[in-house]
Formats: sequence, structure tokens, C-alpha cells
Amino acid sequence: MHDLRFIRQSPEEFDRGLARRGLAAMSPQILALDAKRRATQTALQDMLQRRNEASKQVGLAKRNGDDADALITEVQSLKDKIAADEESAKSLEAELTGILEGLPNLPADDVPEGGGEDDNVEIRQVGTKPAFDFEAREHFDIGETLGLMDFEGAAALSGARFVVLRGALARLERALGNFMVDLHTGENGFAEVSPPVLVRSEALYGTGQLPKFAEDLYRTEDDYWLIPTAEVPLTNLSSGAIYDAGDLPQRLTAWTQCFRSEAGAAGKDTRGMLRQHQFGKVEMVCVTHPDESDAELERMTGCAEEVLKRLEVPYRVVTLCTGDMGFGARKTYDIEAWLPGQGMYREISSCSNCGEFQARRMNARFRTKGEKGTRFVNTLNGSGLAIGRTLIAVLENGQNADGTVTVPEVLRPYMGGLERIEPVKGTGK
RNA sequence: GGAGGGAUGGCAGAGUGGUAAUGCAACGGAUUGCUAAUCCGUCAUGGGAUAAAACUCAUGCGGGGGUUCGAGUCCCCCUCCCUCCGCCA
Repeated sequence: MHDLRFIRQSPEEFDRGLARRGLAAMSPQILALDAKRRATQTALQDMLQRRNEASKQVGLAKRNGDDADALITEVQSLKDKIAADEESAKSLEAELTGILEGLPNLPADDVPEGGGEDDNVEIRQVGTKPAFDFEAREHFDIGETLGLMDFEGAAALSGARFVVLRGALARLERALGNFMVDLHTGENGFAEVSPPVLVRSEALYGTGQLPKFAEDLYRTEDDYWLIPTAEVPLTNLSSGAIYDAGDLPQRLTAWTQCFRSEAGAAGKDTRGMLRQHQFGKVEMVCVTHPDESDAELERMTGCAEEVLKRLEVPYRVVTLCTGDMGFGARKTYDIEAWLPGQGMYREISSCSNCGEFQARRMNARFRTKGEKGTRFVNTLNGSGLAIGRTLIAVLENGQNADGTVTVPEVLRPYMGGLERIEPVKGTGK
């Protein structure tokens, strides 16, 4: 949500931000609406003032036993006018809010300009791509050869974009989640949270998925929504909060299932488990002082990178350009893991600084000792990491010519010491 | 699912139709100085005014409607929280 006072003060700057997002200037329309709203409000207030005075006099007159009919008639005649003005003030307000809540966050100054994915800027590549003396296969080949990745069974249960993992792959998924949460809580300073995955619409409004992106979400018949990411519950834990500045930053992590309708992704990544309706993800959320959020974004991205480093998966970090950033973000780093089977880097984490955009929607503030009043906090979120995609990366980077997969060393303690995942004889069907 | 209770400022908490008490915390100031106390003011949001204030007006008692000259207070609808009962992993 945008600050109307900022738009009033710096309309050019506001429009410049929108333009960088590829959007038309909105400040003329917004300011016109705002001026109209304020004029209406002022007129309304004058009438209310008169009504209040007259009403007070009626009270006095009645107490003194005087005649108050003239005053009563006057106020009654104001009534229709007041009601009409209230009505139009309210609808102007609603119109204004409707516009403001549909506009994305403005990009930070250092975000590269661009229209889409192709204009993202690579910052660094880390790790060494594995050199295979055979043709690298994609994860679904590897998984099906192992007999442990079952798309048919999943289709029978749930349809397309689901998977059933079995045996060592099911355990690998669990191992990844445990490893990531242990890393973030043990070394990266995050507090572990186990939140609901069903939330109210208010929570989704707070992080910005609603009202604009309802079609991407699953909704229950009794009006709960399935979270598309644990960013929603973790960030909204700060909804309505007033922190002491000393209690910031708040760093939270959670391993949850995430649910996405993938309404706009028809035909994209249909094969395999790259893009699913349901997937596990370890999420990191930070709530910071406004002066700290830029540094926190670097830190958080580093925390996500550390997961891949330890898993020995090569990756690169890109800064998303203005055209590829999500709705609530003012700056985003994507981490893309190297997938030898695809011969491509694919997104495995997205770390965003949302500034005070979400905090305004949630009314999340902090107070500094010695200062008057409160200010909005800044919020950040990042995957640390998406589990399904990490599993893909581990399979593709750890694959061997004989169809087995080498388990990264850091995961072995979570896998009962298992060093290699071997194909199973028969699928048990 | 059934029954009941509740929602008022940062927090606590009064207020049954006529200007939203009071306490705590916080901020500004005054005063006196033995780890502090005392006093005064400020202490929700928005409009107008202003360089910024002072100032001024309105709104604000969970949300939305209604009754009334006037609603925190009365009526209707809704939401959320709590308690008890039932069911349940």
C-alpha cells in the first residue's frame, strides 16, 4: 500500500517508480481524486459542525423548557445533505483505496530496468558445475528410474502437477527440510515457527496477494485460503504489532507446504515436479528497522545461498529487473540452481525486501525509545529454500551413470547414513 | 454443532441518549537535585491553516445499517475473541 502523503509531496517520483515498473502515471488521477475527497470532506465537516452546535442548543433549550422547534427543523433540513456528502466521501475514499491497493511497490533505485526475465542481472556464479562423462538426465527420468518418483499414482489421486515420492526420495525431501531448518535456526539466527497453512483473507491482504491475485490461490468452501507461501503467516504474525526498536530484527523460519493454482502457467513446466500445485518450502521472514532492511536483504540472501553451498549445488544470484519483480517487492534477488539435466539455471529461491509496503497494509509498527510516535517496520521474505526444487537439484547434480544418485554429505546424517540412492526392484505396485 | 460472555487510545479501565473519566507507560517542559520524586503540558486519525508549529474543525468506542435535534450508550445485521457443553486427531 502506498503512502498518500508521499504521492502528494512527490508525485513525479511516484510516477517515475511506476514507469520503471512499466505502468502508466497514476498521480494525476490519484491527486485529483484526493483533492475531490478532501473538498467533500471539508464541506461535510462544516455541516457537521453546524449540526453539532444546533443539537447542543436543542439540549440546552429543552432543559430550560424553551422552544427548540426552529433548531430542530434546521438540523432536519441538513440531514439529507449530510447523508449525501457522507455517501460521496465514502465512495471517493473507496475508489482511492481501490486504486492504491492495486498498485505494486516502487522499485528501489538500484534495481535494474527491464521488461522481463531476460533483463535480470547476474551478480555472481558460485560452485563448480559437475562434468559428467554421460548425458545428464532430467530429474523425472532419474526419479522414475529409481522407481521412487510416481507421477501416475499422483495423477490418479490428484491430477496433474502433483507427485508421490517414495522410499529414499520421500526421506530425502524430509532430510532437506530438516537440514534447512536446522541451518537457519542453528547458525543463521532464525526462530522456528510452525504456522497454520489455512489463513483468513486479511492475512493475504497484508502481504499483498489479495485482492489482486485471488486466482492464484486455493480457497476453501468456508472461506479459508491455502497459503501460497509461509511468507503469509510468518509476515502477518507482525500484523498490528508495535515493536520496541530494540526487539528488531525479528527473524522467523518455517517449513510448510505451499499451495498454488498455477492458473497463469498453463503449459509451463508440465513435466516433472518443477511446478506443482503443492510443494514444501522453508521460508525466512525478517522484520526490521527501515534503516536495516537493505543490509538484511543481503544477509538473508546469504543464508539461502549457504544451503546450496553445503549441498554442493552450483548456483547463480540474479537481481530481478523492474519488470520481473513481484507485487510487494522493492528489490529482489533470485537464486537459481544449476540443473545439469536441463542445462539451465532454475529459480530455487527468491529473496525480497518489501520496505514498508506490507507493513502499511498490516499496520505493523515500531517505537524508538526517546522518540515520539511510531513508524512502520520493513519486511523481507525469502525462500531458504523451495524443497521440491532443491530435491531436483540434488538429483540432477548428484546423478551417476549407473542410475544411482549420490547423497550430499551434509544430508547423510538425516538419511540414516545413506550415501547413494539405488533403484528399487519393482515399484511395489 | 449448542449455550453464554465480551470487543473503548500503546496498555489497563470507567462510562444506560447531551463535550470520551481515570490510572499506568511514553514524549516535551518546569522545579528540586543523594540511584529519584513532584508539578504542568502533550500523548488516535483526518481536514483546514502554517515554512513548521501554535490554532481550528471533524471523525474515532470491532465492522455495516437504522432510530434521534443529538448515539460509545437504543434497535437490526455481520465479524472476531473468550468460557462452558457436545464431537474429534
